[in-house]
Amino acid sequence: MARTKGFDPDAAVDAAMDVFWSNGYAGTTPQQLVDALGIGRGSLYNAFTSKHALYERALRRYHERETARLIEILDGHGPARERIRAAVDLVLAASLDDDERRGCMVTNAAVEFGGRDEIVGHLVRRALDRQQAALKSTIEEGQRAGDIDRDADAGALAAFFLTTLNGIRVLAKADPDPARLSSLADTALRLL
Amino acid sequence: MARTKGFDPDAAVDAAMDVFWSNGYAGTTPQQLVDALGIGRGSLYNAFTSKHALYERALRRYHERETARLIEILDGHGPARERIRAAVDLVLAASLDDDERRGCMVTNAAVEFGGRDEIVGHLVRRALDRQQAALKSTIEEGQRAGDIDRDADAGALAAFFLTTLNGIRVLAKADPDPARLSSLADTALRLL
DNA sequence: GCAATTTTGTAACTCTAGTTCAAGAAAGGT
DNA sequence: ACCTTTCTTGAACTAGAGTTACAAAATTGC
Repeated sequence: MARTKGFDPDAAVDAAMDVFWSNGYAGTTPQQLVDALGIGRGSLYNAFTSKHALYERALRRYHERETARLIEILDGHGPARERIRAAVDLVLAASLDDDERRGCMVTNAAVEFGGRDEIVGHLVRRALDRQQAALKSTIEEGQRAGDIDRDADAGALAAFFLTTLNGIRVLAKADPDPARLSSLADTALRLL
Repeated sequence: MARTKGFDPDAAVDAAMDVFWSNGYAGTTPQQLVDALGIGRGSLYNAFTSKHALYERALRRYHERETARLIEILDGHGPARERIRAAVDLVLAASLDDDERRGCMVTNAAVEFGGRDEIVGHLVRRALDRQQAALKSTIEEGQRAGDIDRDADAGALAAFFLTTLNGIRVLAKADPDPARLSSLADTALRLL
């Protein structure tokens, strides 16, 4: 009944994600997208409507893909504090193994857009809330299991670790110095 | 011998700082600068050479002006832990009293440029290093005075608080919710 | 194979970014 | 008063952003 797309939209969103992740929203041009996705301008706009709409999809994709790894670790098994440590270590490792210094795309989006974009703001909040919720339930599990202080405020601790993770992303962007970053996990974990 | 400038360059840099602070580098247009500085395009480029050069001056100005307030608190008198608390509270208060959600311009610069701009990178590192150094010496003072554990690693704690401050800026940009942010100082301070 | 429909590639278009330039205006030294 | 220098204004310029338009091509159901 109709011609089928000559490219894989999912793969295209992945490619767009990479470009936006590296250059930010304002820093990305249609030409870069065309080059990276390997499709013509016409197909780009036909399939994705606008740069902004594509960015939204890319950010969603990032959230699904990258945040999922964090959540997976937090929702895993083993002592809660070790899971939290593994989560911090994951971010630390990602920050150090990031030659391009793209950081976390959610953090980048939060900083680039601030409160100036309802849609992006919503996506960012969802992503952060999801992380904080995973942290919180891991902490609560630890409290039930007895390896984390039962009197601690799990919500406050979760917000705090979320802050730490984002702080690490910022620091690593400015100065990806292993010596500076490596102690952060140990220090933060002392709170548990 | 020569005509004198019809505007105050210092005031112009201040105005430029505001624009860049609100919109980021890529998000700022020459027209916005012209409007905000109240001078013609010609004067702008005659006085400041380029958008990038003006941004550098604006970022330096920010560092001199805003970071100074942090340092001032840290270098003040009184028990070290109270100074650290005051510093965290300052950032928290700044984040909550920020309707535009511009956050910290140094944090924003770190995230926007990552490793892609030597000059900006250098400025950002200087600003962060300065903050970390102030944190460190405050902590060391507290250790000498006895109100902070002498066995703690002051450098690691300083890096950690720097991370926390930047994390707060990011969180506040995404969701300036007092309930979420207000507990962060208490939680972080528990490390001392 | 035909109709219907969608994709594709390319050109085109508008608008603005980022910068430069030319011509005149102010200031100071002499 | 003049000369030099620097500043100012505003137009002008190039390049590219972001998007749309269109004609040709491809696909599928029938």
